[in-house]
Order: sequence, then structure tokens, then C-alpha cells
Amino acid sequence: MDNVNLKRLAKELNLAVSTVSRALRDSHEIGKETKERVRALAEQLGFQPNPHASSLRQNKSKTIAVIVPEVENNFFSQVINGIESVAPTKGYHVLIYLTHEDFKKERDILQLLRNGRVDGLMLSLSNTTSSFGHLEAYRQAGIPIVLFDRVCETIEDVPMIITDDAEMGYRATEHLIKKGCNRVAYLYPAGESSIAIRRGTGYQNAIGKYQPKQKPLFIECSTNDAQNQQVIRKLLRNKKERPDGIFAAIEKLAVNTYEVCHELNLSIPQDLKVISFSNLRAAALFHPPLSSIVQPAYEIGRESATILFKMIEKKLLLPNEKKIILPSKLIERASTADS
Amino acid sequence: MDNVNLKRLAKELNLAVSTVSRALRDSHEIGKETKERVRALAEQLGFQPNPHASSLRQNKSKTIAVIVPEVENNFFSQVINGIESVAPTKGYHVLIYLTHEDFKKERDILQLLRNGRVDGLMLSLSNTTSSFGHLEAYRQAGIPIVLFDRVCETIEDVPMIITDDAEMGYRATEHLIKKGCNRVAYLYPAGESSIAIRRGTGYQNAIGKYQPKQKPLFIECSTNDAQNQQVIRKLLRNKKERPDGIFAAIEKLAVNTYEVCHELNLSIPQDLKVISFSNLRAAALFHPPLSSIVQPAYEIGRESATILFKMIEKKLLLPNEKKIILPSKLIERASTADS
DNA sequence: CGCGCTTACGTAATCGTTTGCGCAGAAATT
DNA sequence: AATTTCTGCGCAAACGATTACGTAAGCGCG
Repeated sequence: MDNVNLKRLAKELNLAVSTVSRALRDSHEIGKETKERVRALAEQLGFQPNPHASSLRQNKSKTIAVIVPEVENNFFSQVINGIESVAPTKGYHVLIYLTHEDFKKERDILQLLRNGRVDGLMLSLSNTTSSFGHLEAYRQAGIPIVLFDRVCETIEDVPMIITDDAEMGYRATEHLIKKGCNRVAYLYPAGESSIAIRRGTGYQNAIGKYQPKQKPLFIECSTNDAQNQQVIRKLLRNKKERPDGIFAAIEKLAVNTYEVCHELNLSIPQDLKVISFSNLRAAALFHPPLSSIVQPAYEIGRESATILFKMIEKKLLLPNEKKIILPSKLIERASTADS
Repeated sequence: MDNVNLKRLAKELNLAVSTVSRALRDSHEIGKETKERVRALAEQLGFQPNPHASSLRQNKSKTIAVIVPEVENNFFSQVINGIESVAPTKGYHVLIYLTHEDFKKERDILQLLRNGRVDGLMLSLSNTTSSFGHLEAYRQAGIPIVLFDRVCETIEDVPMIITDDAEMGYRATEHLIKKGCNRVAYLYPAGESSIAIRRGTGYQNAIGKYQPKQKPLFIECSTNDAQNQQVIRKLLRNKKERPDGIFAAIEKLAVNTYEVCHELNLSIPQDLKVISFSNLRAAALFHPPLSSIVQPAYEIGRESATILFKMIEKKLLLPNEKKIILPSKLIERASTADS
């Protein structure tokens, strides 16, 4: 027996296991001197309580799960960073899972975690998720769950942390129009993603307000770069009806747009102005620098984690903590300069 | 008692707990019919074995840890993605920890995990890590550990997965020289990072070979953007001795270089050619597109995880699995075009 | 002096799962 | 027919930490 556990400590100190346990947890039932002896030996032997035994007994895992569609994405990376800025201070560990935008995986992962492995979870929905039974099951099992960014508005009593997507969609479109665009297209990823819908709503409202005669131009894209380039190519080749402004719901689509523009020798912003949601710092180095709507990703992570821990600690959530909307920023760069 | 556990199943089926357990694990000792009954009820009640009880009993956690300096970095994101492509297929969960380039945090995290919470861990060292006792302790405790990218060459029997940094450092420098650079500077992050050293070695060798009269120009940078810009500004303002080529060890420093060039109205590649290690897809969209050395990040993650699981499964590692060197790619773009 | 109370610790049950061992009855072997 | 071998299942002891409860000594108090 070379593992150092309570039994080992107890034997070496001629104490009962329970005494050692209590001493280490600083119980008032244990004498000061004994506590010192225990602590000293524990320190010396590098004792670390077995987390599985603790978890089993106390029925809590000191672990939360973060489930995101992908991680190769500045937004989600920053969110994770934000979460990680909170979890360790609470003594919590962070499990990470990727759905790869696949509803089945999302459902399976949630199923997998319904057994006490985690005390709570934070989730940003895959864009193929259109039913929410897997969430409902959690709610009923009483496992705290928080949604962020890509949420589901119809489910009750699940806090959500989002950004002002519709507002920023409106402002992005408005920005393009004020810079002289007469025909703004909205590029968005196919699927059920709540953000694409909210951003599209803002887009539509802005068109409705400033160019009521225009028919909104919703361009559905996919997750495949080649396909997206094809779609964008077709859009921009159409001489007569070519848009002169593009509002991309996600960074990836702005990148695709840039790629096609280079290919077709269209210059931004003269021939086409582009703005996009993006958390990429290097967007400022693009040719030309990309006007961006930057989401407070780190804060989303922090807020989400903070709310989740409140729930885990059974604190009551204030009404305004059930739906938190954090403001994004519009950063104007050369891709939407006057031409 | 509304939790569904073995006891509950056993009671409802009039069986012993052990029988139920064995039935679910498909033991040959259990009759076919009984197995069916058990499985049916388990399915119906949505039974999920308690992972803490299992872990406690079997002394394994079905969990690995990934410890990286940061996550807001395409390289590490891709590595995590690669790891995640393996772990679930082995039934494993992935804990993530960030050191934020802080040795103390790294040490504390490793300390925290020495209690059975994980069956193994994958680590990329912080750049402030210069002693390795915390790793040694793991090796002695017999917990499998794999190093990737930022490794430590002096520790024995810890497999490492790295890229051909010195070789690519050489080729990057060579590339700049062949494109006409007469004075190439090497920008690298301060600290102990093994990659910065290996890349620098390649740089030095190339200078030694092609421009033996030149003194290598090692420019030490930090993690602070403003400071780095200051350093680079100073470097580039020096009219007489201004370098005409920059090889950046990490993406961040290439970004800083671009920023300063914009500021000083230096044009790339005419006034200065730039090449950098970078896994940023959008590097192709920079102004001008950034010549990059792209590391096989996803594969590094996959390989590391594969090796780790071999160790966890107590399989013997082949000699060539103890140090795996994966090739990077040099992608030539406009930032190093002939001027 | 006897009663209760506090202090400081020990005993043992518990969390849920796994697994060595035991033990019937049935089947197969001699 | 007597013995061995399976087959199928139950009993109970782990794993390591936590905690309700028990208990002995020491103390104050009437």
C-alpha cells in the first residue's frame, strides 16, 4: 500500500480515519494539536483526497461540462477562456465536449452526462438542433444547465446568456446602407442556429426601415468552404443584381467572401462592402481590414459560469439573471469605407 | 429513492445486485434470458452507472487531462480538436486546463491531478517552465503523461510529439534569404519555450550557412502586444541596420510586425519580408497574405492522444513512438514575394 | 457528590459498483 | 450410480471519504 489515503494517515498517526478526515476538513470537533499533526503528515506525504470517493459520498463531482459546436473558432475559444477564469476559483474542473454541429452527438453527450459525472453544464447548441427533449430531460433531472450564444428560446427556466444579435444585425446593415450600399445581402449558415435567425431579423428590420422597396436578400450557406464559395461566386457574378454590400452572420462566411472577391478581382470596399460578426483579432490585418461586430466572448463565458455556479450552489436567480444580454461592439474598418 | 441504480434494478427484477451488474457487463456467467430482462429494464429506466462508484472501485477515471498555455490560439484549438477526435472513441472524457504561461499554475494543476482524477495527461509546457520536478513526480507515480509541441528534452521516458521546428526554422530563413533578404531578424517569445529555441537554432544555422558574415539577430519579445510593438518599432526605425526580413517564431509576433509596418508605412514585402509560424487559416487574407509555416496541429493532437491511450492500456511503446516528429508545411505567400 | 455538558475522538454505516468466492442444481463424465 | 464439471446466480467484501452517532474523560454547578 503505497497510496497515501486517509487510512494510511490514520495508521501512522494512531488515529481513527474519521478523525483524520475531520482534521483535514478543519472540523471544530478536533483538537488544535491533533489537527496540526494531521496536516503536517498530510503535507509531508502529499496527500490528495481521492475525488471519486468524495464524489460518490457527497454526490457531487466538482466538475462542469462545456459543450460547444467546435473549438477552432475564436469565439468559442474565448468563451472557454472566460469559463476557465471562474471554474478553478470555485474548485471546479472543466470537461469539454464538441458536437461538431451534430444534433445526435449533442444528444448523446447530454445523455452521457446524466449520471452525476458533472454538477452542471454549459451548452451552445449545434445548428442542427431543432428539438429540445434532451434539454428538458436535464431540467427535470434537476441538473443545472445554462445556454449561451446559440440558445433555445422556447424552453422554460433555463438561463441564457446571449448578445444583442438582432440589434447588432440592424446596426451592421444600417452601417452598410449609410456607407452607400443599395443592395445588401445577408449571408448566414444553414440550420437552426438561433443567432443566425436573430441577426437576420435585425438585417430585415434595417432593410425594411431604410430601403422598404428592396426585397431582403437572404443567402443561405453551409459549413463547407467550397460550397460557400460557389454560392458567393454565383451571387457576385450576377452583374445586374450584384449586391454592393454583404453582412455575414459568421466570420467564416466573411472569409469566404474575401476569397471569392480576390478570385473575381472585385475590390473591397469599392465594389463590395463587407461587415461580419467576428472575434478574430487579426481581422484588422485583412486586406482590407474587416469591419467587425465583436461579441464579448470572454464575458459570455464568465457570466455563464457565474450563473451556473449560482445554480449549483442552489442560490436563487434574480429575474434578470435568467436572460442576460451582453452588448457587442461594431468596429468600423476599411472593408466598409466610403468608396 | 428515485435514482436508478443497480440496487433499484435488482429489487425490481428480484435479482442480486451482482447479477445485475454482471448482466449489464455481458458476463458469460449470466443466463441469456436474465441478461435480456436486465437490459430491458435498464433501458426502460434509463439506467446510467454512477461513474464515481465505478471509478472508485476500478481505480480508473476514464478521463484524461489536457493542459495548455492558452486556448485562444488556433494551434492549441486544433490540437484539442485532434484529441477530441480520439478520446470519445475510447470512452474517455477530456478535462481542460489553462496555465496562462504560468509555471506555478502548471505545477499546481499537475499537483491537483495526482489523485486519480485522470488516467493520464497531455501537456504543452508554459514558457515560464524551466524545472521539471512536477513532471518527474508524475512519471514516478506511474501516471501516463505525454508532452506535445512545447516539450522538455531532458526528462526521460516521457513520450513527446513535436514538429520539425529546427528544420522549418532553417527553411523559413533560407526562404527569406533566397527571396533577397540580406538581414533577417528572428522574433521569438521570451521564456523557456522549447519551440522558440529549436526554431532559433534553425534560423542560426541558415544564417551561418548563407550569410556567415552576418551576426544572427535574435529579437526577444514578450506576451504583451504593446511591448512587442515597441520592440519591433525600435527595430524597424533603425534606418541603417533595419532588417529586410523577419522570421517570427509565433503568429502573434507576425501580427505585431504587421501592425508596426502599417504604422510606419513600411510595405511588405518591398521594405520587409515576413514569414511566421502560424496555423491561422485567415493568414491568406492578410495584407499582404502572410507566408506561413503551418504545423500539423490536428495530427499532433491525434497522435498525442493515441500514444497516451497506448500507455494507459499498458501497451509497450515502440522506440519510434517515444519521440514523434511530424512535418510542418511552408506556405509561400505574398509577404515574402520578390520585391 | 452526582448530574449534565462540553471536548475530543472512535465505531460503523453509507455512497454505487465491481468481483472473488460460495453454492445450489443440472449436465456430463467415468 | 457416483463423481466431476458446468451453469447461473447470490453473498459479501472491497474501493476511499464522509458523517450520524456513541463514548470516555474533564469540567462546572448546585
